[in-house]
Formats: sequence, C-alpha cells, structure tokens
Amino acid sequence: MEYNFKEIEFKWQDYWKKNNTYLVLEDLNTPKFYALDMFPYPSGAGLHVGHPLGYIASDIFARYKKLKGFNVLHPMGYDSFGLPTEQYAIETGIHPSIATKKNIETYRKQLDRLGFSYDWSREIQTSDPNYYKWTQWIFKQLFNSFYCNIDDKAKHISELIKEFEINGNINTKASCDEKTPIFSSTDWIGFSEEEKENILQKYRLAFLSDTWVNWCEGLGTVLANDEIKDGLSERGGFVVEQKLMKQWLLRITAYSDRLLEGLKTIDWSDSIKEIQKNWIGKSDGTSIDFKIENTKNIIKVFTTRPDTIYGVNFLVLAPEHELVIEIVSADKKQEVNNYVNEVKLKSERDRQAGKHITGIFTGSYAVHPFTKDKVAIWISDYVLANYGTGAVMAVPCGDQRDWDFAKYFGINIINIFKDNDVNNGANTNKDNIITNSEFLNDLFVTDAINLAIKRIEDIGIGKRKTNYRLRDAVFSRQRYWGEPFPVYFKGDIPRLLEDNEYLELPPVDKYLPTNTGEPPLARAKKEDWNIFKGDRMENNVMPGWAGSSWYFLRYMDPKNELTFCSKEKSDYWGQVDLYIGGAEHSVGHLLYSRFWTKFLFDRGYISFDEPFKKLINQGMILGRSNLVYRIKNTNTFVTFEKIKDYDTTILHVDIDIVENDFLDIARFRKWRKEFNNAEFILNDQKKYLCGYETEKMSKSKYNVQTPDQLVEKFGADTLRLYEMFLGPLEQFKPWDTKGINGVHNFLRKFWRLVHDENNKFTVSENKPSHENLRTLHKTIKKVDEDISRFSFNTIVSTLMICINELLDQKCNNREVIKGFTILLSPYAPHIAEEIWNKLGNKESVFFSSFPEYKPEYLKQNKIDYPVSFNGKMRYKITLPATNSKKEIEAAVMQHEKTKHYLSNKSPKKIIIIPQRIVNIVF
RNA sequence: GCGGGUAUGGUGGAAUUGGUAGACACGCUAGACUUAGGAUCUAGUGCCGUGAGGCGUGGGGGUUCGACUCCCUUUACCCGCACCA
Repeated sequence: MEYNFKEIEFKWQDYWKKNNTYLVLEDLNTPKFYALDMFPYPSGAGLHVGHPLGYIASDIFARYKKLKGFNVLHPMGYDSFGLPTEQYAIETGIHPSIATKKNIETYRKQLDRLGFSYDWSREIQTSDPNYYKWTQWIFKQLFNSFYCNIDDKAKHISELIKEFEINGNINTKASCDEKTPIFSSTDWIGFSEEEKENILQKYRLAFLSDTWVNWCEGLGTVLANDEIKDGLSERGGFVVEQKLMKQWLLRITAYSDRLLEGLKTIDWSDSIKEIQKNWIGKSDGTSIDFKIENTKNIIKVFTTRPDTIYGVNFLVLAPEHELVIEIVSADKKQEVNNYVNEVKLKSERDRQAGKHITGIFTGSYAVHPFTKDKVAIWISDYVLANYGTGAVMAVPCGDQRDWDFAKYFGINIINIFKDNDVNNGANTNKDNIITNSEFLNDLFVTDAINLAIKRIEDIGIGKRKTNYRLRDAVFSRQRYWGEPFPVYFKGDIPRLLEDNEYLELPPVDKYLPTNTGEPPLARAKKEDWNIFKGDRMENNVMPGWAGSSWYFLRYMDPKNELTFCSKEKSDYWGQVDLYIGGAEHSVGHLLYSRFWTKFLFDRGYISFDEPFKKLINQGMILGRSNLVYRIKNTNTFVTFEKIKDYDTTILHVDIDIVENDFLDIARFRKWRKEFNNAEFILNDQKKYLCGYETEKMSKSKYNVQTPDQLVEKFGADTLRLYEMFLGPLEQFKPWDTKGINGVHNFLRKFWRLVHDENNKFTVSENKPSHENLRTLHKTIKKVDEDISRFSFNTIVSTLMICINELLDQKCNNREVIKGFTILLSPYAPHIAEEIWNKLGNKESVFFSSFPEYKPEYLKQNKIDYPVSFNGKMRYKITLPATNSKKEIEAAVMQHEKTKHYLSNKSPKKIIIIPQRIVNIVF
C-alpha cells in the first residue's frame, strides 16, 4: 500500500501523546485564542458522524490560529450528569457513575482516533465531585446575592440586609417577588429569623418558592420550559402537567433586559439571536388598576394598548388567579369551581390543543377607571396565569382573542376606531385613529398610547411597565444523577453549608423516588451524607444545565482547588473566541450560560459579561436510509426500477448490507429471520437496487453511520476532510459516503506527488518556477481568506486544486511542498505530520507557522478577458495586463468573433473594466 | 398567525464588494493501461438542438451595460415561538 494511513495515523497519535504536543499553558507574551466545542453528553451509543462535524471545524480553526502565532486553548470534556444514565441505573441498579465512566472511555477512544488537538490535561466532567463542588459554590453565591436595580447588577445580600435595618424596604429598588410586602426598619428588626428569611427569599437570586411548575410524571421530575416540546417532555415524550410545588428557582428575570441588550455585542447568527429575543419576549406597556365593585380589591392588568381603554367592557382573569375565589358571587361559586378544577386537570398539551373557547362569568363587576361603567369579570383559560398579571382588560374591537370571546358569549362590542366595522373581527392596525374615547379622541394610536399612560400615571391607577415572557428558571430536579444542593433545612428555613463545605452524592439503595414521593436522595440516611446538618438535607438535585453553564471557565484553570477559576487565568483567556455546537441548545444552555456569566461578572469574579463572542451552529448531518420494496402480502422484493409495476410496502434496510444502493442479497436473507426465504425481482443487470431517503439518523431507520467504520476504511484524515467537504458548516446536509473516495484520492495524489514508484520519499531541490510559486501563493491566499469566514468546505476544494495543478506542473519542489504541508496540516494533521517529518523537520508541524503570502507571485502580465455581448460571455481574448481601455477596445473590435456576434449591427456602448471584463451592448 | 432561514446540473456543492454560472468532488459516457486495483491516465458531461444558435440559479416583475448576488411580489420546504394581553 502506497499511502498507509493506518500506520501513519497511529504513529503520530502516539507521538502527540508521548510528547504532550497539545499541552497549553498561559503565556502573557502571546495573544490568546479560545476555541471551544459544546461538550458532549456521553451516551451509551457513542459518537455518530454528526458529532465530530463541529469538533473537526473547531480543531481546524484552533490549529490554524496556532500556526498564526496564537496561544490556543482548545479543551474537551463531558457533560456527564443526565437522565439517560440515571434511567439505566434505575433499570440495572448499577451506580450511574459506573456507566458514565464506561461511556466516557468509549467517547475518548473515538475522539482520540480522529486526531484532535485537545489539551486533555484540562479535561473536565460535570459529574466529578471536584468539578461540581464549584457548581455548588456558584449556587451559594447566587443564594447570597440580590439584584440591585439602581446599579443594575447583582450584589451581596448583606448590603440588602443593611438597607432593611436602616430603612426597611420602602425605597428598595431590587428585583423581587411581585407580592413582597412593604416593611419599615422597625418591622424588620422585629421580625423573627424565619420571617426575615422568608423576606430575603423574595430577593435572593437563588430562592425557594411555591410555583406552578411543569411536572412530568413519566420522568418523575419537573422540567424547564425549554425542555418541553409541544406540551410533551423533549426527552421521552411524556405528558407534562401544571403542578404547584416548592422549588428552587434562579431569578434570571432580573437579567431580562441585559440578556436582550447583550445580544447586540456578540457575533451569533440572526436566527439564534431571534430565538433568544423571542424567548425573553420584551413588551412595553402599562399596568392599570380596576377596582372591584363593592370591595377593596383591585385587579391589576397589563396592556400594551392603553389607548384602547375606552373599548374595555369586560375583564378576564386566569382561572388560577388568586382573586377568583374572593370575587366569585354566591350563585356562581359552584360553576366557577368546576371550571377551575377542569382547567387544572388539563395537561399543558390539552390546554394548548383545545382551541375552542371556554370561560365563565364570575358574577362580579369591576369599575371602569374613566367611565365608571360596570365591567363584567370573567375567567378563561386563554389568559395565562404566569404572564403579566394573570388578568387582561378585554378590548374586543382591538384584539382578536377578546373579539372571539365576546362573540362566543354574546358580549357587546364597543367600537373606538374611526371608520371601523366591528362585525367582521378585531382591528389590530396601529395606524387607526381613536374615537368614542373622550380625551383620546382623534389621536393616532401611538400618540394615544403615550397620552393614556400619562393620564393613568397622573391619576395614580397604573404605571408604565415592561413585561417579559421569560420566567424565573426552575432549578430543582427530583432526580439522583445531578449536583446536590449545598443546602440543609432547619424547620422550613433553608441554610447554606459553610464556605468550605461541599456535598457529594450519597449512596442510595435505589434510584427511585421514595414511597411517599420524595426524590431519590431522601433515601440516603443521615450517615450516608458526607455532611449532614439541621433537620434534613435538601433532597432535590440541580438540572442538567447547571454544570454546563460555566464549564468554559473551568477549562481555564481545571485543577484549582482554591477557587472555581482564578481571576488571573480568566483574565488571560477571557471570552470564548469561537464556540461551535448544535442549534438545539439555542435557548437553554446558551441563555443560562449568558446569565451565569453576567452574574459572575457582577460579583467581580470574572472580567467579561458575555461568555461566547462568536458562535457557530453546525447543521445536522442527516442519514441516508436505504429502502427495499416488498410486494404486499408476499415475501418478494422488487428492485427500485420496477416498483411502479407492483403494489409494494416500503421497508428500511440496514445500510451495512447495501453497497452503492445495491443490496447484498445473501446478507439480507441472513439479516432477519423473516427474510430467510425472500424472493427478488431484479433489474436488467441482475441486481437489486434499493431506494433511498434522507432523514435524521436513528437506530430504527438502520441509517446510523459511525465514524469508526469510515476511519477504519479511509483513515481519520480522510474523514476530517470529507466532513468539511460536504458543504457549509451551518447547513443541514445528508450524509452520503459515495463522495468520500474523492477526498481520499486527493490525499493519495499528494502522497504520490512526494513518493516515487518504490514509495520512497522524494522531493526536488530545484528552485521552484514562477508557475509553481503562483499555485502555492494563490492557495495560501485563498485558504487564509476562506478560513477567516469559516468556509471550511471551499478550503478543501482549494487544496485539491493546488495538488491538481502541482501534478500538472510535475512539481514536488521542496519549498512548495513545505508550504502546502503546513496549509494542509489543520485539516489532515497525520499525513501532514508524516510528510513534514520526511522533509527533515524535527518538531511537529503544529509548531510551524502559516506560510506568508507574497502578492508578487500572483501578478500576471497577461489577462484573459471575457468578452460579453449584451451581458452574455461569448469568447475570451488574452491581452497584456498593462493595456489601456482604448487598446482593449481596439483589440476586441478587431477580433473576428466580434463581427460574428454583432452580426452587422453596430455597438451602442462598450463597457470595459480593466483587468476584469468587456461588455459590448448592441 | 408571528419571527428567522433555505431554494443553483443526475448528486454534494462553488461563485468573497453586482462582472466568465455550475469551481471542486461524486456519478455517468467513451477510450487507454494493467502484475484485475475500492488503482491510474486521457477525453467528455447544465438543458434543448445535427448545427448555427437558443434556454438556464423555485415562479413572476423591476433596477442595471451586466443580477445566483440588489429591490418588489409569490410559491415550497426547514427551524423557533404561538392564546404573551
């Protein structure tokens, strides 16, 4: 074998390991570059070809930056807490750490085989106690912090307590629970320990609260909003329902505006920014108080359209609204109760699916703040309890949902827009003119909004207000395989462990909830915990995103036992310069890490407040499934060409027993029992051709491609090149191994260029020709340009073109080969290392530097001008580069083909762009 | 419904600021070579047409000497959000 990739690849992988080639240390004299991959969750299935796509891209970029003289941090680790491993533990009784260890070993073997330049000395695992103690540490900081709205940053809770002691919370401007009572300093001093803590919980950034949560019975735990898809759990597809539970929450809402504003400072794709923007969901409006008739209660509503206040003729509360019980009239009590219970029983999904209108009149009325008219109070599940105030002022003529509701229940619709017909639907246009509205008459909507807010504020019934869709993040999970909270309870009061105390997961007999429905950790006896304090320990664990919200910081200082990451190191490495990973994390992980980063910044632990400067979302690699066609009710299979002649059923067939879409019939018969006696109707070549389809890779479709088989067949260098060659990194693309021969041949061509018939390395020592250098420098320029815009696929083409040209030129000149080898090395590090070594270099090509581009080699003294007629290119003419416009025109007009294409017409205009193009208009 | 994105040969894709559409690769066709190899080499390969020539970047329109690229409009598909008041 001429190009023995296997021997070469193992040789160099071994060399890199022995020589610690990829070890990286802080070096203040060298500019840094931080290239990061989203670390994988080590599942039992191992890597498939989709996973390494991003890893290869970031590895190429990291190696390129290294060649460009940067000190590159390029680490890897594992997001090793998670549900699948715990499910496995439940089934087998094996501790999840054991399965995790095994899975990580598999991942490591697969990763090592691909030749990545990771500094493995910095490896982290989120389930490692040495890692998660620092996750607990960050939790402690969140617990001990509140968000000050004056300085717009998080501060230590002791500053808040000081203020309470002096002034109470009368002037406090801090993010807190909506229902925080007002108290004076004397009140505060008089409060019991428990009362004080209950107040503080309303301010802490990590706090306990009774909240409506997404409870997933199937998984036995609560879920965050972003873990739910279409009302079902993303993992497992179980039903999710609303449940009121005491949970740990993180006050991410305090950061809503900064999370939104920060998007402007980072280089992420528009689509991800949009998704985050929508998720935060900022809307400007005003709160308005409606007095309830004959009581002291008021209903607060939030609206973005205070200009429509005169169009209000009923209010709607969420069924869960706390005032419902109080205001319902005696005769309606039963009916309302039934409705509220009905709604509570509905799962999230049912509630979303049920598009038909439901609701009940409570029997009570509010008073319109301006007209003093009676306003009926209804409840309906179209109003959400956890958005705004859980109550809306219904304006049927200006809001389609209110209009639908009014129509359905036969409620009168008041018109407040000029030239508007209320019979066909609501009018949501913003260019309307207001009418029938007293002081707002004849104003445009935008002006009316401002005036209405002013009036509302003046008479003290409401305030300008900004609302966010973003909710505080539920931070408890009723599971085992996650970070334990550094918290114990004295009675019902949560207490933090001391600064130097960290919990480790205690052993339990089963990974299931207790008989009384407590989380698995409740099974641990007092002596099972490494620390036990108070009456009981917290039994919940943190969610999957806890450890991944800050892991990029730990890589900077992975072994530090005194702190999560020294300021010195985070100041050196700073933000992640390039972060590559899948788009499925666009909300959860990316939003939470931004939140934690801002928090750590506020508290002075790091010096930047956005974690990932540049983000690239790699597109998914889709599988290419093969299909066979069985004639219905038979065991006979028809080749793809003839399926239209038969009535067939389509079946997926394992891609392993198909070669170039032709079925290996013998193996197919052996594949499954029921096919042992299968018959076949073949094509004219006596072969069975399979159909194919592009779809997500999955076991059930028998279309999963692992990198292992391909690396075995073609080598890691080929796989790396091929994954890049497939197309733009961000695009979704089908995986088809047909083309892999192409890039493999490219490496073989390169090999042959520098080896003779006896496979002996040979390069020419002559001076390279101008043509040789032109090819090389053209390539240097394009590789450099393309990589700066992350166009990895076109670089592979460029390298191929370079080799094709050098082969044409029969050039294996040492100088040219040297340059080319460096250019190739980020993509195909093994073969590059081998050739680099044979060129006589003692050090790894990793430590060489990117060749310098010299424009003089690209200078041309002749230009191939394309000559167009009316914009269509017709022929080319070679002219000296120094020719003036006049000379070019003369040469073109003299050309015999010009006469032909003009066919006796005379040109109206001749456009000449020197060095580029000639266009003749006639 | 709202927001974002995509659309180019038989296939994956290229064309960076408006300037030779289809680079590179797969596949296919024909041929050469041979110690039958997942080999290599040569030629061809967008579509229609024998040809001259015509057509051609989802469809329609526009700006321009010139449009895959800019503007308007429309269709299909993908992603996110969806009673958000």
